[in-house]
Formats: sequence, C-alpha cells, structure tokens
Amino acid sequence: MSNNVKKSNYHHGDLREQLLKAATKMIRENGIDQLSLRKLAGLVGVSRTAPYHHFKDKNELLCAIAEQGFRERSKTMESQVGDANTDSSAQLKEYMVEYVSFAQQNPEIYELMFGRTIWKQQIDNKSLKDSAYPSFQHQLAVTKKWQEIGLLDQQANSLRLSQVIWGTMHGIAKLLIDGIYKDSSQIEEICECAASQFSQVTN
Amino acid sequence: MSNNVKKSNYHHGDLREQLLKAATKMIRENGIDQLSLRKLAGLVGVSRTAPYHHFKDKNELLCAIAEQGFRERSKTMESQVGDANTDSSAQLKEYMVEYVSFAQQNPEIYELMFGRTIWKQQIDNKSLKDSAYPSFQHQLAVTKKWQEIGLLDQQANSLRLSQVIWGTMHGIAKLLIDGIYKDSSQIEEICECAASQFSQVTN
DNA sequence: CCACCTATCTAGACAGTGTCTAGATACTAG
DNA sequence: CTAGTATCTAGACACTGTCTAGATAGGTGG
Repeated sequence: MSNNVKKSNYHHGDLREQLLKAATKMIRENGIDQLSLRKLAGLVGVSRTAPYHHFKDKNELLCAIAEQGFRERSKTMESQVGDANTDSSAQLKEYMVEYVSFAQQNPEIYELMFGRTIWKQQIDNKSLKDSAYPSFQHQLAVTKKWQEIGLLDQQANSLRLSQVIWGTMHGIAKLLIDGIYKDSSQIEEICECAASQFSQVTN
Repeated sequence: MSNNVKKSNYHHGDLREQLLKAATKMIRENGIDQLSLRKLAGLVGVSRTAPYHHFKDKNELLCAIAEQGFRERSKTMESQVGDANTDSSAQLKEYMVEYVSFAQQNPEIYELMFGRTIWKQQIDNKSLKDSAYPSFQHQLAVTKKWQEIGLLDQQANSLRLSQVIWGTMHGIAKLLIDGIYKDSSQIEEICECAASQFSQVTN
C-alpha cells in the first residue's frame, strides 16, 4: 500500500467512506433502527456482504458514524469562544441553548453519540473513546472556568457540577427529541430557566 | 362475556396477563431489543401468532408494559410523603436520589416508560397517556409545593422549573443507565450536587 | 338442546434482517 | 510474471414481525 494515498482507486474506490456517508444520510432521514446493512449496500451499489470488509459488524459502522459526529462536534465547540459583549449569565444560557439545539437538529446522530445504542454494551473501541473524550473534557473545562469567574457555584466539586449541568442539558435534549416534550419552541424558555438556576450572579 | 369476571377461563386462560408478565421478565433480564414475540410465545407455550389476538403488534405490547410501569410508579410516588424529620433541602436530594435509583434498578422498564421506543412515534394510545399523566403531574405539584415553602426558586415559572428539574433527573438517570457515567456509586454525590444547585436554602 | 357466532388459537407463508462460509476478482509487491 | 492479499460476490442459515386462511371451542339466541 503506497504511503501517500491511503486508499487508491481499488475495485470500487473508497467504499468505506461512501458507506459512512450513505449510512449517515440514511440515519438522518429515517432513524437509526431503519438503517439496514443490506439496503445500505444496495444504495451504494455493492453486494450485501461487501460492507463486512470495512466494518466488523453493524455496530462498528454505527460507532464510526458516532466517531465522525464527535469529531465535528469538537471542532464546533472549540470555535465557540464566549462573546465578550454579552454578560456571563447570558453566556451560560446560550451554551445550553446551543447544546440542546444541536441535539434537536441532529436527533439521530445525537442519539448515536450519547445514547444506549453504542454505550450500553461495554465497548472496547479505543478510537471511539478517544474521539468522544474531548466533548466530556470540554464540558468540565467550561464548568471550571465559570466557577472561577463566579458564574457557577464555587463551593461545588467541579466534576460533580459538570456532570449535573451536562445531565440537565442531556435530559432536556432527550425529553425533546424522544418526543416527550412535544413543543420544541420551548427550548429558549427552558434553557433560560435552567441557566438561571445554576447562575450565581443575580441577573 | 359475563360482567363479574372480565376474562373467565377460556382456551388458554388469561393469556394476555401471562404474556405481559413473561415479556416484562424477558425485558428486565435481556433488554428491550432482545424481546421477540416468537420467543415470548414459545415461552408461554402458545403459537407465534397467538399474541396478535391480544396485542395489535409488538409496539402495543411494549406500550402495555410501560403502562403497567407507570401505574406502579404512581402508587410509589403517592406513598412518598416527605419525612417531616428531615429538613426540606435534604428532602430534595432524597427525591432526586429516589428517582435516579428507580431508573438504575429498572433500567429497561425506565427506558420503555421514558425513552424513544414508545414516544418517538406519535402515539394514539389514550390508555398509555392516561397512565403516564400522573407522573408528569406529580412532578409539577411537588415543584409548586417546594416553591411555596421557599425551597425552590419562587421567581421561576413553575412549569419551566418542573421541566428543568425533571430534565436534570432524567439526564443523570439516562447517562447512568446507558453506560456513559460508568460508576453508579456516584448517584448520591451527583444528586447531592444537583439538589444544592436548585435549593434556595443555605444548607 | 342445538345451531350459530365470535373470540381465540394454529400453521403456513412472505419479506425482511445480520452475519457466516466459500469462492471469485483484481491490484501490488517481490 | 507470479504469488499473495485486499476486496468483493453469491449462497446459506437462523432469526425477526406480521399477514392470511383455517381450526377450535366457549357463550348465546332460538
């Protein structure tokens, strides 16, 4: 295998990438459990068993899609520098709104990234874990920063507080995208309420 | 059909009840997506198609199990009168611990009750909705009560605050039972931290 | 008491699914 | 050019949910 081109034109070309792309599209449009490896193969134009030369099984495909999601999300988060013009209390709310909105706009990918499908079985997928780690780490770092400037409770253990805040956002997101909170126009109001509970500065 | 006995001994007896019972057991032990109507039928000792005379399809079976869960949960909640000996701040924590522990001890049933499996598709199942309603209503009532006694933020809109607190508990519960928060011994600490964020009384 | 009706149950079939095996193909390195 | 290996295909197996048609048996009206 040449070292400059990872996968030169070979038989089909870069089947792995095309499978990932098509699968992501299918999941976005029809949901995770509507994804079938056979339909996927048919769509891409290869035999039913071809995907098995690029992914051990269906689960590994799903993990790869989640991984992709984590990497994109990390990039988004890094570029999210707090706007110095808005006061920190509003930043907290915006932070939550952004999180929940991401989930709402990418419900199936979000479920894949943070849902039971992948995490329930104790996975031995270093690549996935590595890609997911920054998301968790970022949440903790932001919490610490906001504790330092007095926006968040300085008495609280940072890890615990980080887990609670993430839990809150995750819970609201899941209740929304799973269809229990029906009216998604409430995101702003709910996050406003949530942020004001955690905020230590009187607004 | 006689009016005193809903379903007298008939062919098999009360197949519907036995199906529900066995299905619940299977779900508890092997998870929702391991439940197969055919295996279930085999276990109960009837043909594969027999269950279809009691449930329109698999989804209706799952709804019935969730419904059962909601009814049991309602009973538990009603009997949960706050212990007058503990201060109200501790009550809030206990409330959250109890909720998350319920989820942790009944992860698959919890997923069924509050997860995407059932709610994602917009259901037209009045019976299920009716059984679920008290849980939602109870959460709101408790929030209002605690606002009145000054434990929770009196400025906040009760419905929104109720949604946020439920979101927090739901989020923590899901992160735990879906395997993202690995160490379930942290429940106490996380809930303690969460409760102290919402509590207005200095502990 | 008997015939009928209808609730209940069964067997068979169909179209899906994930994944294993064996074999064909085509590129690549020696 | 040959051998090896990555890639792809076809076939098969054991599952799945659910539809159809037919059997059975309990309750009910005459």
